[in-house]
Amino acid sequence: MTPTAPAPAPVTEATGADIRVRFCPSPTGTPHMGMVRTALFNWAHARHHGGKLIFRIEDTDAARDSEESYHQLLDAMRWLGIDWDEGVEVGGPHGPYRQSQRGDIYQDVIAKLREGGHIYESYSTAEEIAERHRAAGRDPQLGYDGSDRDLTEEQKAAFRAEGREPVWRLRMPDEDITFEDMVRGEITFKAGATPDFVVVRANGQPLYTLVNPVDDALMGITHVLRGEDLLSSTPRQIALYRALISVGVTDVIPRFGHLPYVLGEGSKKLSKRDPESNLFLYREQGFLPEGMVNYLALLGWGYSADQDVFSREEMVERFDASDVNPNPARVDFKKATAINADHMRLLDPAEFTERMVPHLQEAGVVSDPVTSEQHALLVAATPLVQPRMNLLGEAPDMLRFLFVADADLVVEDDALKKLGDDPVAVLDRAITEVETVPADAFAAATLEEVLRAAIVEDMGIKPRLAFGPLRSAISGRRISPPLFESMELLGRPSSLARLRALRDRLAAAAEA
RNA sequence: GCCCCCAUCGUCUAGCGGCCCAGGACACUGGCCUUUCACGCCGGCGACACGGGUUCGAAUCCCGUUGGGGGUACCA
Repeated sequence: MTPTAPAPAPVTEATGADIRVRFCPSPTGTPHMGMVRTALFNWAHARHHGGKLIFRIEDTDAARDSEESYHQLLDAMRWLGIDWDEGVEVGGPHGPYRQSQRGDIYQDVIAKLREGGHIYESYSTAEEIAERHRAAGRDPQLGYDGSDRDLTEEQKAAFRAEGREPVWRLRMPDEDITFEDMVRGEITFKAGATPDFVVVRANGQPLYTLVNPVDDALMGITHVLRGEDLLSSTPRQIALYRALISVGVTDVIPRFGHLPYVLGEGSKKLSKRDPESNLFLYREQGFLPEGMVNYLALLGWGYSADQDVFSREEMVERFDASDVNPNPARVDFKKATAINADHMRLLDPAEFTERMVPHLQEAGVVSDPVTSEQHALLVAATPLVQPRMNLLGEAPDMLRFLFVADADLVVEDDALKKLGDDPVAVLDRAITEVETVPADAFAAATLEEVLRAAIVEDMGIKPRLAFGPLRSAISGRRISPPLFESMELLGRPSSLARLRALRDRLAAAAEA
């Protein structure tokens, strides 16, 4: 029953196509930035090396896990274009890929560890442990003291007679544990700093501490890239791996790499409740998956010293875990938006049009499905808005005026301010001029030429004040796509109707 | 308490001993362009936490201090 001598620790030498990484979230809550960043880096690592990404679900905590959360995880992965080779939904040779369905497998491994003497039953309560530390003059906050390590059968029977059910703990080796972290280099944990930890609950159910390394071992995972929060559990996992090797469950230890924390704008760790941590909020605001992936990659990694806008393919081409920065990254919504804006400009115009549609439908600007007239208008309007939007969510405000009936156009208060000394005269003149433009010549260039000559040159009104009232009349807003192009899209009858409507309204207001 | 990680402009970072009195991006800011708003272009502000070493030479290596963060659960 004595533990086996410290096993040598053969670390994986897998390279290239033999590399197997995994993403193994717990389905609790909405996907957040740190989690998704971890998925992305694992994916990039697999794709860069031509290896495999395994997607496993760690749903061992029935109280917190939810099916809804599971589906959100799938949604997030698919939206971002992070595909996996084995795992939930797609299957594979090491399934099932949901831990809630792997109970028998764990019991089998637990039996082997028990027979090998690597885990032992422990009856101490937290209070008893603290009390023993106090009695010995040690800090009561110290962890488990190992006092159940060598219980005799009589002692165990006595505890059971008291009605106590034991948990099972792993025997930690009494030596320093060193490993080469892929992002941080060599890390050593001192002997004795990590107490024997619980791997099986008193009710017989295995804990994350057991199940996570066991599945990694069984699934042949060669590289573990995960959050820094798991750094200090690495010595425990290495110890467990050694035990698994000695009982023949696996034969190598994976390499580990710990990704930096993702912090909120304050400085505090990004909690699941912070809006900026919620991936779907970015999507709702109109982030492109391309922009999101790019920004996520920047949370700890960089493409090059002087280029931070890049494609998914470029990331795969260059990604290397050893280039990941070890210090924590803060989420910066403005920077994320700026990165997204660049991807908006990079999009093929036809594609840009399609990407706007869901946001326009959501806001009720266009119908679902989009009519062919609406679609034609969107296609024509795309070049006007593509260079001036940062987020797809800006589309409704930008384009609404093109889709409402003239009578329903709302001229915002803001658009009624700063219109110059005599906006009625400006509108009157504009109406007169537009009326002279024949329907078949109703194009942006002509409109600009005619209106500029009349209002700017003839009336002597500065361009800003000459076109401001027209913009308000046409779009109902102070800020809009370019005026003449907008008029062209709207057409002659609508343009005139809107100019007249605002003219009449302002004239009436002046009377009163 | 103990263990572990981290430390360059406000933020993300480049830098892995001389190319750096520190480069890029976002933000901020001055200007140009301009029918609004954007885009684009030109310019500005702005950092090696501190103290010791090592070295001909340190942002880069070592030690300490300080400051952040995490772990120390029958959560994951």
